[in-house]
Amino acid sequence: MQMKTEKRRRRRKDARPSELLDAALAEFAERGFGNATIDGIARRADVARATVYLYFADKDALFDALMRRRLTDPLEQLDSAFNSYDGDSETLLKMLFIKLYEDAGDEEAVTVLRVLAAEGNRFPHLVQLHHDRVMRVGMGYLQKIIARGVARGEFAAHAAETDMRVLIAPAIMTLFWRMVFSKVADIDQEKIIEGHLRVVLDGIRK
Amino acid sequence: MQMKTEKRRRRRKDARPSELLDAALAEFAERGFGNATIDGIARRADVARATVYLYFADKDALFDALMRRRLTDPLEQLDSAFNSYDGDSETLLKMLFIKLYEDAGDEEAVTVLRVLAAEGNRFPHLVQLHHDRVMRVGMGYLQKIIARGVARGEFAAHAAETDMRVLIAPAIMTLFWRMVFSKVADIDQEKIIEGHLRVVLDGIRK
Amino acid sequence: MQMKTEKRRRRRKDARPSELLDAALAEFAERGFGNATIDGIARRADVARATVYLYFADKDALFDALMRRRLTDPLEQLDSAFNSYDGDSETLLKMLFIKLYEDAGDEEAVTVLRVLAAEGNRFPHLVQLHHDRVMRVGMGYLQKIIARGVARGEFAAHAAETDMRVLIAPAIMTLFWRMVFSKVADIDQEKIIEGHLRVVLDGIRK
Amino acid sequence: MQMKTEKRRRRRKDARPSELLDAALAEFAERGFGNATIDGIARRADVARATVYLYFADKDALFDALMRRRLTDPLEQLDSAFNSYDGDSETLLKMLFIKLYEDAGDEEAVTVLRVLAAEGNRFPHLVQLHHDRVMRVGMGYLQKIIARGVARGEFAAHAAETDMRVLIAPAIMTLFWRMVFSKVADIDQEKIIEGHLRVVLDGIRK
DNA sequence: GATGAATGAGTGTTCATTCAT
DNA sequence: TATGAATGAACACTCATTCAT
Repeated sequence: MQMKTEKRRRRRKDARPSELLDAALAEFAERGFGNATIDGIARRADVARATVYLYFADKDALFDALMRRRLTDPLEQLDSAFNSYDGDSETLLKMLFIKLYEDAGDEEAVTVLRVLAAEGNRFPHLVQLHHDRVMRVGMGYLQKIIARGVARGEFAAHAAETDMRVLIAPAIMTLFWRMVFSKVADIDQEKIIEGHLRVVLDGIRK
Repeated sequence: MQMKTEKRRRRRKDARPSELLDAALAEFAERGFGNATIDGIARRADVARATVYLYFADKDALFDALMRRRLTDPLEQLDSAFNSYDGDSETLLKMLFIKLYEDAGDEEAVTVLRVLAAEGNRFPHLVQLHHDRVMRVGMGYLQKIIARGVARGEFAAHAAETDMRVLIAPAIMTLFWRMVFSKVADIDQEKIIEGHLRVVLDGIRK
Repeated sequence: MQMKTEKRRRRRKDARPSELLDAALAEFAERGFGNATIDGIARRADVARATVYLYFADKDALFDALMRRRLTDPLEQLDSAFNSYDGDSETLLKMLFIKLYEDAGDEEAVTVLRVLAAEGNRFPHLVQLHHDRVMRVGMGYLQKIIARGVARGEFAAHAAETDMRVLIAPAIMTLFWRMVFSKVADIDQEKIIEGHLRVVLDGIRK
Repeated sequence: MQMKTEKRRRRRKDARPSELLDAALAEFAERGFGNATIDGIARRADVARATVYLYFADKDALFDALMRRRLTDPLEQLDSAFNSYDGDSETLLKMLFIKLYEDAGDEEAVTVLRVLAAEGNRFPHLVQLHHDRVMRVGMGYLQKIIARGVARGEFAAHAAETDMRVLIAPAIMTLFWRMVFSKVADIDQEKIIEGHLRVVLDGIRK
């Protein structure tokens, strides 16, 4: 019993913020940012309402932290893989796409974007942040791979001139589809990714 | 003068619902559905708050009506054009895309989707409606054109097997991009549509 | 009955602000500004809490309005009396004192000052206002009368050199006494004013 | 080093209550009793919030102790001086006044009175206490001196019949002025005391 | 004795909605 | 039809106070 108390206490201090963010995520996912209540979040985390304020200044700060938690570990891990890889660019492209769709399949990513869509006017800095740290990064990688492919004579030159957002569009669309229509018409991600690869590769392959 | 007042009154009376929807749209666009207030809408429409309730049961009804207003006049007009058209399918595809991007460029479409994303859980019927009347319709046209192209030997057979959402993705992505990032990194619609057409056509052309 | 409703309605719009201020005054007097609740004020005025916000932006605004209501009708009325008066300055002084003590005896004045004392740091502009419109005005009149008395040879020259606050002190002290000690040791205002006049006149009379 | 820590600890332990009272005083002075927070006091004393409760039962107790600390050392020291003094009563009066104004110039006295004014209804016993131990004592001395002066033929008989509060008013007024207006219009204490003495002496001197 | 963590109770404020005129 | 006035229900946020260590 003592152990339990101690464990619980330890869990508190260290894990609380993360637990609260999980709770906030669930609450935001279910009700949206605007309709989410601190009380709902507290209940999900099984703490008193005031406890939330011990760790986060206000409701906005919860979302801010939630977003930043995601951002700390983006797709940068890919970098080394890319740099060291020696084979054909098509494989690289596939790797990137798989990574992208992993993200698009994540409920957390969808929720964050939903809040950003809904309350973007109130969080311009977070919109900017998300753009810079997620969208731009993803497209940067894509661009690198395309450039590499063009340089190696694998892809047609015009590929590099296309707006990267076009080439990445099905992934973004998947995210968006989940934001709105997941309950109405689910998306078969496998099929999408397969189609995406085929179309893009067919479109840019030399 | 009296006549004028009367006329204005009559005109207003008739136009009220529509005026209120315009006001609601503006309010939703600026503040999101959750942060929108009936008071804000009323002020924009230059009527008293209670007047709104003369025409709409509640805030939800305003959004419901707003959505339905858009839906009354979808891309059905294209139908006859398609059916009577006799030339190559590529041109048809271009026509469809142009129409689609017209929509994606419309602030109203963006706002409606934003609300749907944010409050979708509270409006499942509207999500369904939007899916059925907009997304599905759009993709239906696309499918028809692709099928026609395949039948006429213009497009590769695999085109018809691709998930239509992949082929339409850049358009949806544009919508989505505007929902979130328009203020941070604007989108050059002309370039997107051009890239979209090229990639898709390159990818499916026989 | 209809009349009653109408009357009540009329009373609403016109009298509400003033009624609310009365209620606020009572609440502030009994519990101090900090401990006063909007709910308490609303209850005293027999309206719903939200109704208060129809007329006053927030709690601070209530106090602001309360103060300004007092200030609209200060002792300026005395001015004409002073200017037209032709007799001895002692009588004028008595008139001023009587007026001052009238004020000091007013519960509202005491309450306002109590709030100013307690929350002065949060309302520096109101402190300034009260000083300029009440304290300074009162002392201005006193100074005028003293100057007149000196000019007419009624008062000793040194009277004009005394800090007016000294000559007016018993009046201010009465106010202050009521702010703190009224329940513990009441003040006999008649006796104070009598003593005040005697001491001051004995002290400055030529 | 350990010794030092221990010493500091011991010293702190003993001094804690007093340090906390100092902190409370500062907090009350700056924000008023109502807006003061235990947290603010703890921070000023550089201890944890809960530590405050080791020494004081609650917020009220802090103020109670603060007041009583002042009261332990009132102007009783004057007593012997008065009793042994043999010269003219005017000098005695001057001595008393100087002592009184010393008090009126003390920030602590001002703060205590401010709280008493603001929260007097919640601390009737402290109001009583302050009255009995400060106001009444001060006026007692005054009365004694006046009586002495009258008996010795220095002061007019009517002086003893005046309400002592009138004769002491400028001192009280100074206190009060500081409670409210110090930031708006400072008071020149030297001038006040000088005027006070002159007026009172002129008024009661035989 | 000291403290970090937690919380219950309370309060100001907002807003959708109703209603009498 | 139109509206000014009113309100009930929520909700974010604060803070004095408690407690296990």
